[in-house]
Amino acid sequence: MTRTTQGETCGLGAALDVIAGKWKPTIVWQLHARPLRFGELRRLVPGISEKILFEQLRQLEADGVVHRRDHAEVPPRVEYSLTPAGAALNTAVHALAEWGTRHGRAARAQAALAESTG
Amino acid sequence: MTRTTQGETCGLGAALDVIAGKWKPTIVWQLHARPLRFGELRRLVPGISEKILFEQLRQLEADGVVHRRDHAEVPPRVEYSLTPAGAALNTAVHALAEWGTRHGRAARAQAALAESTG
DNA sequence: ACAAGTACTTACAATTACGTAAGTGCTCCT
DNA sequence: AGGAGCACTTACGTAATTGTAAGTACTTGT
Repeated sequence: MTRTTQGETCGLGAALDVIAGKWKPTIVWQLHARPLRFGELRRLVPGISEKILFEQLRQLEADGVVHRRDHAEVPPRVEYSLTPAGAALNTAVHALAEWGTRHGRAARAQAALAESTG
Repeated sequence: MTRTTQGETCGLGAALDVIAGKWKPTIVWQLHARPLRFGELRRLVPGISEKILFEQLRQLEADGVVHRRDHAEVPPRVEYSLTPAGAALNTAVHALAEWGTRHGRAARAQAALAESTG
């Protein structure tokens, strides 16, 4: 999205640059409990392609949100986990998630339905 | 970004659908204090084109975040303001913004610089 | 020998978001 | 009469993001 050209007054732009990929929130969410291998992550995020998963992991790594640990074994074993910054991001994101549940598109559709139904 | 096809376990996807446009955070931020007219908004968000501003306002309106009040005058006068949901979103977004200031790309670059310089 | 799994990697196509430029009908100002 | 401002609206083009399909080198299981 490359929002960095804008002179955002606060860090919001920077945060959105990090988390606003189509699959990134899901990836971070899956990692919040324990480290996961590439294949596990692929299975836990249904619909994502290997290429995209890999790309977004690289970006999250570059942004200091996930840590990549290569065990240098054969067959390959690589574990992805959240850095402290990643864990903090996961926390910071909870307020947004709650807003989504309460006011987001789906929630509003539900509310409208409830209103019309009775 | 159309994340809605994904079965997000929480409302995060919904929230990001609403706020993740390139200019949307800035727009919402500008509206947090007082209602603004289209032209005011355009001047307060330098770099945005009329088309994009209009599009993103429409989406924010459809998502229940901003309210559009047409005074039905001539020359036209239209005021945009935050709905209660919009105000809540603005609040929810603060945690993210703070994360950005502390851990975001720019902040990390700064930190790295400070480390190498002194 | 052959299929399947590991974690990537490449080339290319499709989709989506964003941007540029111009036009609409109206009124006020000079 | 000419220009500027209001709030849009349209047509079209570019750039970014995501997706599809296949291939790499290696090992394990049948």
